[in-house]
Amino acid sequence: MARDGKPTRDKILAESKTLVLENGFAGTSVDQILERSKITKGAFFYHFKSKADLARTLIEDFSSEDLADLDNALKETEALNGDPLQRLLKFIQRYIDMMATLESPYPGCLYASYIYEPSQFSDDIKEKISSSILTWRRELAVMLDETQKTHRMKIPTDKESLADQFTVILEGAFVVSKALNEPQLTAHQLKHYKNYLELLFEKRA
Amino acid sequence: MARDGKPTRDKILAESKTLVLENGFAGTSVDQILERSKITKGAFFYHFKSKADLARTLIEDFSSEDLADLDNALKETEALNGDPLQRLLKFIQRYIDMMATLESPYPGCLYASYIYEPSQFSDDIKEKISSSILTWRRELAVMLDETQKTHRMKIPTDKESLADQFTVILEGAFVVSKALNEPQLTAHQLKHYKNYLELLFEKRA
DNA sequence: ATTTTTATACCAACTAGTCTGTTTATTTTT
DNA sequence: AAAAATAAACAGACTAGTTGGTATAAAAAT
Repeated sequence: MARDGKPTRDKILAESKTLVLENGFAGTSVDQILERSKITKGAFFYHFKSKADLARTLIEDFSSEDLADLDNALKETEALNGDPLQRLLKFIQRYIDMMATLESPYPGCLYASYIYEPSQFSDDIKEKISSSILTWRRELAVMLDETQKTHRMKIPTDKESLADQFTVILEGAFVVSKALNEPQLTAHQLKHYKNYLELLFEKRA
Repeated sequence: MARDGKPTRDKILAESKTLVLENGFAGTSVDQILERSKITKGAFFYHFKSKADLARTLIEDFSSEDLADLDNALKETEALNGDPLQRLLKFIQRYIDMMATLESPYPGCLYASYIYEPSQFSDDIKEKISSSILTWRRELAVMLDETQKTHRMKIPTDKESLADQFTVILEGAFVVSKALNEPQLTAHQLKHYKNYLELLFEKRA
């Protein structure tokens, strides 16, 4: 047996993520990561073959957590209620509650961070981001589709675009919340999305 | 007198803005700017005393254009119609139309670009960003206030938060539109905001 | 009208320092 | 023994910014 490198690796990843959200990826140096992680250069390059390798790992881990959380949210609300509209609203409320507990603005989304310096990243990284966003679109579109079977839309709208609005509002709210230093803004913005869906779908079929 | 430096300065600013949206600010080197602008280092540092000076100029120019466009939009829709709700909807439609003409995703918002590498910028730059966003909040809140006088809200909501949603959706849509490479996404997302307002406000007082 | 002056605009080469990544030898942990 | 980490030196490319000098164009002086 040998000693366990996981704590070191995890520490590097956690500190790197924070630093990237503070400085951008190009604006974050390996030396800064070493300083914050309290490790040495040898340890860093033992765990990651390059800074680009770190970038890939960071986005893969972020995406995994993001999609795992989506899965949890879907399971938590699944068949909880016979009415698909109520399920949808409960799903959104879950994220409102999550965001309402924040005492400082959400540190930011790595997807957006990477999207705002696209030339720094390889195509497979960009595909990971788009495929994650498309998973959200797909899952929410399914819920909207179910809802539409029993609740007529007062204004006909494209379901995928309506599904995207969840992601759009989250991403936009992270930016504005950080810019204004208003932690509660994200929860309030998601509440508008919930309002919109309540108004858009008629109460009964 | 001597030769005119304005074309050179403008070229630097235009190419820099593009590069910053492609690479981030820290990810953009002065040498890259020189290459794209086809000028030399001497010329660059003649016009800008530092790279930070360029950052400040970029955001000031961007903010000026942004707020000037807001002003135009307000004037174009001003008293065009007696009904403040119709004016509000027209205002939003103007931005939908603007975004609908894009053939590739909007290159991105400098506010968001800067917000995602906050440590790179001084406090006065961050204040410029927040004050620009707050101007949008204020102006839209006035329109919402006017609207509320004659149209009851079906779900009571905070006007400033409802005003913020315009900026939130724009910022979020820029991110998602770029990530998915879907130019039309931004227009579609703004349409949802318009739908929301139409559903939220009752047709008459 | 032609020369001289002046301020601006710009260039090319250079400096001092930072960047990622490598190497090598040693030490700690399981 | 094997894996995980330290420590420190190093390379080569790239970084922001500086320097001394030159080109340009218009105004001032002749």
